[in-house]
This record gives sequence, structure tokens and C-alpha cells, in this order.
Amino acid sequence: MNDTGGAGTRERIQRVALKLFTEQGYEKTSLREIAEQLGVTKAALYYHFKSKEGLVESFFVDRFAELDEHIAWLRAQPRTPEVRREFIQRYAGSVYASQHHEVMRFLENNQAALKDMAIGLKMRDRMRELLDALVDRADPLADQLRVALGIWALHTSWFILAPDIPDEQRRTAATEVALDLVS
Amino acid sequence: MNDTGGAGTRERIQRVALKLFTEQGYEKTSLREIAEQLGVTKAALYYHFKSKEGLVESFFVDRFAELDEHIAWLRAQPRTPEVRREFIQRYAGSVYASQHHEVMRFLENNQAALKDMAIGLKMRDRMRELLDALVDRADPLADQLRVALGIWALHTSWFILAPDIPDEQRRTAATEVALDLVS
DNA sequence: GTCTATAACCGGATAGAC
DNA sequence: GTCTATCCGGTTATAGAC
Repeated sequence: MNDTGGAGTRERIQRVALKLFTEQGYEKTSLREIAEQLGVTKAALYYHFKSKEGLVESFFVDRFAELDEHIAWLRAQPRTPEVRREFIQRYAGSVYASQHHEVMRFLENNQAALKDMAIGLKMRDRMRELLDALVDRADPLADQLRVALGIWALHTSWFILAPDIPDEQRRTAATEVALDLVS
Repeated sequence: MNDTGGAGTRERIQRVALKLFTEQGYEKTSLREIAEQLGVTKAALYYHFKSKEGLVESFFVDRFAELDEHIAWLRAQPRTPEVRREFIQRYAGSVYASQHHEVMRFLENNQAALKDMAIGLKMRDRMRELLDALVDRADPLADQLRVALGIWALHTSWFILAPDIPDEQRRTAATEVALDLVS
């Protein structure tokens, strides 16, 4: 269909936009810059996405489906350390596969920008639901914090550790720490 | 000297700017907005600070002095769990006192904006030094990650937990978790 | 499906009066 | 120390040709 690597224009735009938004920040990346890097015009972007914000929304579509599955599974289970450990293993899997991790990194780097986007609110709600499905709000505060940090360890293990470490080692270390934290 | 609450204009500007930058994001807060909220003009801000970025730099001055003290103290100690626990207690103290915590919240919310500011680089270097003074780079990756998360727990305990929790309980929970993580 | 051209606006920053 | 006035450049977004 296309000779630019097998991906359609829409997907190429998403890839470049996600990369630039993450590296430089959402606000500091202009649509002009994205268009130039792709060799198309700004107006072409507006053909595929209704706005700059709509581009961001498109990143999250698949993530929400994934998250909802995790939440549904958790709600059918009791809130025990064993279930939490099982969840960490599953979640580590989805964070490493797909683009989950790139999207999470975008999220961490652009909290300010997402603050007043509808999709940002929706995402915060989902993460809150996930946490509620993992721990009881009546549990000790320290335990709640531990579980939140466990999830966070998986999201953040890439950029908190030195950049020259192989992905596999990151994953192993982050999973180990997360398992400890939720136990 | 001044009838606006005892604080000089410079300090009033800093307070309002830090608040708005944190709540709305650095990029989305214009100097016009800050000036309006204070009842002065944009040009007045330029009298006290050389630029929007200079305003941000001013937030960090006292923080650096504090951080450097912690680092200097740590370097005179061996890298043991006992020293790390002692450090967490000290650090929790300085995070709670002064404006450290507000500045850290600003930092977390505006990583993208700080990415290409000189002060942001300097801050990342300092945090890296702090981490290096706490753990050996030859230690297991998981341990390094645990220590980093411990510090992070103190910075983040405010906004990761529900908003209706008293500060004192946050501090207790965050310190407990951090102590565990560095042991 | 992609382009050119342009509208409409807002940002940081500066010069110079008072 | 604070004001008014203004410059200059960049932003998203749209209208309409090809």
C-alpha cells in the first residue's frame, strides 16, 4: 500500500508524534515540526486527526482496552498479596509488549499538558480504579503507597536507571522490586 | 515595607508563579496571567527576573544548598543500609520543612519544560550524585531501583495518595515505606 | 488524500516614559 | 519600581484548490 516501511500515513504520524512529544514535550513540539519530519504538510495531519489533542487521544485507545482487561480480571479476585503478585507478572508482560511503555513514558513526561485534556482525566481515573482493585482503601496507608510504587516501578524502570542497561535486566529488576512491594 | 502581607514584590511573584506553574503547567501559564493575578504588569516581572526561565531558576537556589549538604554528609559515610536509613530520616525532615516539597511537585509536573533548561540539567545531576552517594553502581540493579524509589516515595507521597489525608499521616507512611526500601 | 495560503491569535521580551 | 506601547515570531486551525 505504501513504500515507507509498510506503515500507513496515519501510523507514521502517530509514531513520530509520540516520539517527539515524549522527547521534547507536548507543548514544545509543533505540528509543523512533526509534518516536516515526515515530509508532509501540517494540513495533512489535520486530515488524519481532528487536532493536536486528538493525536494524543489516539495513543491511548489500545492502552485503555488493555487496562480495562486487567481491572476486570482483578475485580473477579480477592485483594490478597498472591493476587497482586500474579497481577504484577501479567502487567509486566503488557508493559513490555506493545507500545504501553512508550505511552507511559509520554504520560510521565507530560503530566502538565495532560492535566486539562479529557483523556488525561480518564487515564487518572483508570489508574485509580486499578489501585482500588488491588488494595482496600481501609488498608494501612503505607501498604497503599507500596502498591502504587510497585506499579510505578514498572512504568519508570527505563528512565530512572542508567541508560546503558539492557531491557531484559531492567525488566527483571523492576519486576523483582514490584513483587516485593505488593507482597 | 509593604502592605501586601509583609512579603516583598519579588517574593509575592515567586509564590504565585510557583503555584500557577505547578497547577497549570509551566508552558500554559503566561507571564501576563501571573502579573494579572498580582495586580501588576508583565513589565514589572521583568524588573525582578530576567526572564520566565529565570523565575524558575530562583525557585531552586535554596534547594541546591540543601541538597549539597545532604550529599556532602553522605560522602563522609560508608554506603550501608544504616546510613541510608539515617539519611531518609534527615531527608524527610527537609522535604517537609521549607518549600522543598512544592518545588519537587513543580519538578515532577514539568519534566518536559525543564528538559532543556540549564537548571533542569543541574537538578538531574544533583539527584544522580545523591543516588551515587547512597548506593554503589556495582550493587544489584534491584537495590539501586529500590533506593531511587525510596527517595521518590518521599517526593510523591502527597499526590499519589488520596487528597483528604492529613500531612502528618502522609509523612509517616512515606517515611516507613522509604526506610523499608533502602534497607 | 494532500497541498497552498491565510486567518486569528497569543506568547515572551524590550524600549522608554513617569 | 512600575507603567504603556509595541515588536516579532510562532501557534492551531480552516478554506478551498488540485
